[in-house]
Amino acid sequence: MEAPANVVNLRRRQRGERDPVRTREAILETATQEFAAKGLNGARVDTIAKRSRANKRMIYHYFGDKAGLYLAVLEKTYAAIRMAEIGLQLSDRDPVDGMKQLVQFTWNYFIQHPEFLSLLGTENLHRARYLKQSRRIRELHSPLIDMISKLIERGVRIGVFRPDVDAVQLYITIAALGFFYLSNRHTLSTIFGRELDTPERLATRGRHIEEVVLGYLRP
Amino acid sequence: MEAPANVVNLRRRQRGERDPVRTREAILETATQEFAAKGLNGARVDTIAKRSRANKRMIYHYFGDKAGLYLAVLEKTYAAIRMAEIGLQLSDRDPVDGMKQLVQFTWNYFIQHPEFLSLLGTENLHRARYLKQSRRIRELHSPLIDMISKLIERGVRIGVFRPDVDAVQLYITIAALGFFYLSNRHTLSTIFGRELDTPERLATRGRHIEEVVLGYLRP
DNA sequence: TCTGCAAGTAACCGATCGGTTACTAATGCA
DNA sequence: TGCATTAGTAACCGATCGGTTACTTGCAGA
Repeated sequence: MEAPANVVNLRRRQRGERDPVRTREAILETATQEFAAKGLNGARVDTIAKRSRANKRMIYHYFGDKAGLYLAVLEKTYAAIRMAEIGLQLSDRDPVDGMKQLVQFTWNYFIQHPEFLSLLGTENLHRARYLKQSRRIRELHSPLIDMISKLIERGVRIGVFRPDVDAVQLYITIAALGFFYLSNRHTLSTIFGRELDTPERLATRGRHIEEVVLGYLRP
Repeated sequence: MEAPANVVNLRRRQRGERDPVRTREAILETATQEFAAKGLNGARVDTIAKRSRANKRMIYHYFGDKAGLYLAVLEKTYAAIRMAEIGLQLSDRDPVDGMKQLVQFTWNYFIQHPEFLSLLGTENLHRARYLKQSRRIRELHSPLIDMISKLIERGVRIGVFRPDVDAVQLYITIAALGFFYLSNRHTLSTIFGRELDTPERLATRGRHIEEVVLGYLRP
């Protein structure tokens, strides 16, 4: 009995046994965690090798070098959020409802994908040096901008949104409101002396973000 | 002729000549740039020594180790923003004007102090490990929270602000709107294919942030 | 003016870590 | 079935880098 191709084998690989797809996948997944937790400079190739149960040599075999592995992680992470965004189906009745859905989608995606937030921070520390190398990511535009544009247009037409709202600015704003809270929760919670990532506090923040965006958009 | 005490001597120090205040200060300033540019792991002690024209041994003399130097940089940077915040004098007439001033102050401070944004990111990558060690920083609360509370209170009383606004949430929101744009400008500008830090674009973002905050606060 | 201590210098060291060498062996296909 | 290909292993290597050693020297206060 063999597992079908393209499906990752969950059984623990025996010494010497080959499974290139799974090995590559395991390295990539472990590397995502490691780069997200430690940044590009803090991440250790040996740690990734050990935790993914792959030989260090395999990392160089599949990804060339540490930077190549990091770039692969970045591409996978960006591709994942773009895929999720494409899957977002907004209510086509009320633009107010549609905007709420979009805002909550973004907030929930950030909560569920802390590795995306961390890698974004790391990549910016490096002045987007790696992202600039990836034609694939550069061309992977967010569909949210278009969705926001259309929502604004419809909302303005039926008089529920203010005019003269820039879709790109609003896109940045919606991301910003969630990103800052989650990305800086360690320093913020230390200074405020209270946890920020309990389910209640996260829900409270989610409501606030929605109120800010929708409050702003009122005519 | 000697320079008075506590005033940093600008003349280039000669070999062997002593000036402990200036040496310490030069190391701290250079370290701030280095840690902001490269993060804690990417920063190089030798680079800091060379650029500050101090002997590497002096870094260990004054700050113990690399982490001690980083903590000193963090403390200095936090103290600086708190000092600036304390110096902020808001219009005591119109709460709308007061809030605009507070929002623009925050935005301008972030533009003028990119090292603060970067260090904040670095510190959060390290899960606030160093900030937690500093009693000084932990007790250095932002006066902005209080200012926001009072502005909201007055604004609600005279009917220009909506009720039920949480001051801490709004504080986080005001910081978020500026932080995200500036901190992630490298990835954002790569994907949008346009510069984000020209004076015009910065002014546009500043206006947007103000509109979002004041738009939201309307009753 | 003497002197103890802090400030300063240069050379060095050992651990870490990204990357490589040299090799073995499983696998798919001619 | 045999063989080229490529997955996989283990041991190793050299550069980097945080930190130290061993020493010298300027200078404030006795």
